[in-house]
Amino acid sequence: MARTVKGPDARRERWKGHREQRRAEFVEATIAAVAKKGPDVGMEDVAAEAGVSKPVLYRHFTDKSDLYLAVGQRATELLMDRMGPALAADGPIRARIERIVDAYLSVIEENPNLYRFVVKGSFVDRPVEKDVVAEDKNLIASALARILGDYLRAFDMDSGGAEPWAHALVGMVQNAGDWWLERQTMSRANLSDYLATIIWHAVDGLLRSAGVQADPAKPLTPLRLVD
Amino acid sequence: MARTVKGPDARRERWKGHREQRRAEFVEATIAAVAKKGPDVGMEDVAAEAGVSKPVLYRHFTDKSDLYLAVGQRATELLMDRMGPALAADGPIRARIERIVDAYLSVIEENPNLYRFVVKGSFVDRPVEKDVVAEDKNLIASALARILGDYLRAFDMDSGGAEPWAHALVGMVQNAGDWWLERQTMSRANLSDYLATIIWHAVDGLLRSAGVQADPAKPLTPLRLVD
DNA sequence: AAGTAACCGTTACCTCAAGTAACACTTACC
DNA sequence: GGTAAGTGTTACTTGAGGTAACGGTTACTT
Repeated sequence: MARTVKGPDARRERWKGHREQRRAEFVEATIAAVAKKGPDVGMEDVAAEAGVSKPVLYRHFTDKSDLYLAVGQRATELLMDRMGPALAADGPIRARIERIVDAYLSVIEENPNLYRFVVKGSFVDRPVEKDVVAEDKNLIASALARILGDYLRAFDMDSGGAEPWAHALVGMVQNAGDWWLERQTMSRANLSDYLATIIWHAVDGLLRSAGVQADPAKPLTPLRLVD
Repeated sequence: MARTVKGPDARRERWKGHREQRRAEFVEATIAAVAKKGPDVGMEDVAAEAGVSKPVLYRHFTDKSDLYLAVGQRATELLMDRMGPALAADGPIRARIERIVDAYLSVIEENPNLYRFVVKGSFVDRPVEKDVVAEDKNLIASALARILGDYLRAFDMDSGGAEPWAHALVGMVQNAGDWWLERQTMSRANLSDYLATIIWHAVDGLLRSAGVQADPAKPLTPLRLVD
């Protein structure tokens, strides 16, 4: 009875990865169900799509909004996979902006149903507690704010505007993308160009007002980064 | 029995205005209920707030989403009352932009609960059919697009970008406002200024790229309006 | 004056989807 | 053999949206 040090019962560990996998499976099923039956799918539908009955679903998700949250996170992954590189890449500033914007548009273009489900989503009983979309936008906006803030500081400018700027940009691209997705009245490349132009002009104006002359065709680097 | 020409039975007309008034009354009750009990109010709550029972509500609104739609439209009115003048007003371009932005922010600042209810709204069973918020954004964006388009044409520039521009601007202000409303980390005036600066720079940049030199302190008027 | 078309309002019900209880089988660690 | 995890089922409860059926009021119509 000297305790066998082996730690927690191995029977508890046996499933560790399995649960994750199962959740992912159900998330995929939800996405498939949404694609098939529109954004108003119920738990029953999702369960059916996954080939199980409701209680099974509820063993993996506490409730509907938990499931939908997971779907939202999956969507975020898709988005980030595409946007991450674009955000991180260096290069001519104007082209870089356009690439980021286009990355976003390409994702929503490829997954319109998923996108609509998540953003205009039937977050049926979401008591505003967890709003995936808001989370995601904050995530992206924060990343942007950090980048912007760094540049502003590097150019010795007031960095207080970085956050509102970031959120403004995110909202701008999202809403324009939204509109474009519904009535596709122009090519994606065209929209990316328009949006990038707006953003570039805004950035350029900001820099000018601080006496910096930027070249859209060059990477944006301050002459001297702070120390 | 030569028909008494008096047209439709006057008993039918008697209530014409009354129904409108009653609907408005319930819309107000909903807003009040939302203020009191958070955004998750049910029909029962709303009815209670209005001092009646559910069926009465259902005599005036076909269903929940009809009621919420009406609430949304009421919110639009509030918004438009404030933004209309700002949009229509003439004056120095930079100040004008700021005024429009600030008008928007002031409305959401004064009715935060209503705002949240409507936009992040518990549009519980909305089958995407009628989305008030989307409607409203389109409304505003269209107004903007018209203004922008006119200017672009007046300056002999490509006006194809007017619509994406408009939607981009709307999304920008909305999202930044959203963010600001949740964590109020700066004054409204401050945010208005930041946003107006972004927009002004974008506008200015666009004009520059067409060889037009604009003065932020002057009304934006093309030298010669088309014919 | 009697009839009736519109409203006012109620209580008690129906319905449907979210979520749960209870029960039975499987696997692999102890 | 015991048991801790997971597999799965059918059948239930719950709650909010929405409806039925009933009765009362007002004021126009005949």
